[in-house]
Amino acid sequence: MSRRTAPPDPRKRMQMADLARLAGVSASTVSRALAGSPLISEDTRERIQTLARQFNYTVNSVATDLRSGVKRTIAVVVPYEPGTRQSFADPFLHGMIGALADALTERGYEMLLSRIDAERLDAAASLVDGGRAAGLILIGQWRHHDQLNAMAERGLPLVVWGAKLPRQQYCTVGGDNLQGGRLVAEHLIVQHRRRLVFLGDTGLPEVAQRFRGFTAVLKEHGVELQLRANVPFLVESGRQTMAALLDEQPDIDGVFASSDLLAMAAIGALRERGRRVPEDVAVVGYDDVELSRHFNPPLTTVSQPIHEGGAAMVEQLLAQLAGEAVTRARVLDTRLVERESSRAAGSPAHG
Amino acid sequence: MSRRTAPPDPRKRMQMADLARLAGVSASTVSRALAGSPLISEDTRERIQTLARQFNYTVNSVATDLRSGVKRTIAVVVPYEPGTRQSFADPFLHGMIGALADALTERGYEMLLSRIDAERLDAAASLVDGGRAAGLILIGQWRHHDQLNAMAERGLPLVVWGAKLPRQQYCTVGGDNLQGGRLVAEHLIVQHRRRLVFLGDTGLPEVAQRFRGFTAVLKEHGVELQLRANVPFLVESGRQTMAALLDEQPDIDGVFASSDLLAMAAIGALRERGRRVPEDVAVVGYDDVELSRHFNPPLTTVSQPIHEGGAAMVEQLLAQLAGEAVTRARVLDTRLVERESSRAAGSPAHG
DNA sequence: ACGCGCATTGCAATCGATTGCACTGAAGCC
DNA sequence: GGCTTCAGTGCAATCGATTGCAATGCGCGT
Repeated sequence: MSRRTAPPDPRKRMQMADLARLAGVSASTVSRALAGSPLISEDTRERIQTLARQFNYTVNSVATDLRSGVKRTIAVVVPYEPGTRQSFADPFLHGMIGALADALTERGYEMLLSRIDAERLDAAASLVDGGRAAGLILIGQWRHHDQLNAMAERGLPLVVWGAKLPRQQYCTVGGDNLQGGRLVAEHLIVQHRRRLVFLGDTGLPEVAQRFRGFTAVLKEHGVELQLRANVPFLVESGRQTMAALLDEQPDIDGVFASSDLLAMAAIGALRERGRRVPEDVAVVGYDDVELSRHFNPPLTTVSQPIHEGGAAMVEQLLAQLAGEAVTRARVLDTRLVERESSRAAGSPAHG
Repeated sequence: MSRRTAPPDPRKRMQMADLARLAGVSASTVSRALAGSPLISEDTRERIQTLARQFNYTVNSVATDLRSGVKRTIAVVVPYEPGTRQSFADPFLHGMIGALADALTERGYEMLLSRIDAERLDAAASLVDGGRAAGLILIGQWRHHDQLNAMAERGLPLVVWGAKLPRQQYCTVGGDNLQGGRLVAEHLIVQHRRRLVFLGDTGLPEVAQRFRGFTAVLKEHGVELQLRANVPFLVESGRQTMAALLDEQPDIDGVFASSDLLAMAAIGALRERGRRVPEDVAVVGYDDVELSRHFNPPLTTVSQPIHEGGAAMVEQLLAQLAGEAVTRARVLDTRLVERESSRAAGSPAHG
């Protein structure tokens, strides 16, 4: 099994000692040559690097990391609610993952992507405890404020995409949900919509904040919210819920959905019931996923600064790894993107 | 709580030796106890495992992997065309990534997600050469058949999502693109569409095969393809190209887009020009991404078996890692999902 | 010719775990 | 009682790299 003298077995991956033998030097020299150490003569370095290239040799970064104690891998964790693995379907998530991938690559980190049961966030912690990742980026805080606090308190490098909450020990980055909710309300009011519905799961902190901002503005304007439905982020339930709402309250003229996905589902349900969007019902989404501008009708939505957010999360995490104190929360500006799905109602006579 | 020796520094992560000291045994014993070796007495094992749980200790899997030589990480690589990082925007990709995440998790593997320049696929190879991953899953073969062949020939564990090609040394898993193209053509012909357009980049093997299947059937039926546009998988260019095609050939009545994303963009462009879908122009997409059934109009499309595909890719890769011979290609059945976007034209008198 | 300094290179310890082998003590056997 | 056996545990080598320190060789000053 262990035959050392034989010519490099092409099935076994080459290692530094093999390359050293080929070059007629010691492994130390190879190590230094490949690392570009000034201790090595120009000649030797050149020769060794060429050899390495020739044989497709790459230093084993697992060994390197073990020795140096430095880890260049960050775990990005997407929790899913047990029962539905669907959470992964939201395009917003993918935008975020893409942004994180970019930000991490730019800084020379690898990204370990992991889906875990939201009820067992500690499974994510063991990625760090087990040395596989240097730190954790969680997308969405879900209902697990306390678990997250506990993780942060025991010193786990951690950044969460989500809402800023009271008594929060961990670091969050997120859009300004309150502001987002307000923007939507103001917009719908300007569009003379008065019989409004909110679609979303207010059990989630981010959605709850959007809801609060939304209703606060409504109250300021003396408009009353007609209905509020608690639906998970799933397309199917969005569709069904919207249909059910229409039965209950047929004269709805405005919908605020807490995600673009939900908004699209709602539009589908509305059309099935013969409602025109935006003429009869204005629909506003949240996230500004790429597809929303190509949807039919193009979707009015609240844009979350995904790229800025991804970069900010990485930045915060690296700061923690560098030993800096944990920043509690970073709240990013959001803005309303007005498109067709919420243009002013065609005939005011109708309302 | 009994800790008599030097209190473990909370800043440094605990390691096996520390736990051994706490338990008053050697590291060997701890190692065996945690691994559940039968060499260790029930008593000791119990005691050590409890201790480990108490201190949040998880064995350092980097060290374990180094020692054992076994790697439990697979790199999933999403190449992007240099210039546009956009490739990541395609929802099909996310479906695939989700499916892979599931399949890998199920088998106890971690997933390293990496976006790399499609021109430099060897950068992906170094993930394996460098020991960071046991094998490579590439999503999309792009224009790099030869590079992939070279990688496979030097024994790199590799599976690619893509088309089956001649002279192929590497393993692919993919939908039956030829069949998919045929299905679309047959469908459009049944719908009495005759002035057809193909939208897609035939420089990509998969798209080329869809195109071949499509045109083969058209020829069988004596229908001639009106136009064919080479557009990348980007939404923006899809929109623009569609608009340009309309200028050139205003009486188009059917579009086959090589991805759902492209189809959605095309529908947007058609509507802007006052064409109704499906009444004036039928549009068919490819992939059956989740959103396509909620699009307006719901999109007729070719369904690719994403979950089966993801599982098959993982299976093939693990087989290679287990030393089995490389299977050349696995082609999965596709099927047409008929929805609104391609219903028969309203007035046959028109055609 | 000797010694010093500088430019290179090699030796060996180290990172955190695993594991073959040796060792210990007690029980079992005749 | 002496010897084997076996359960339970520890020692030390090992995985593949990195790095402080020692060693080598060469040039050169005097």
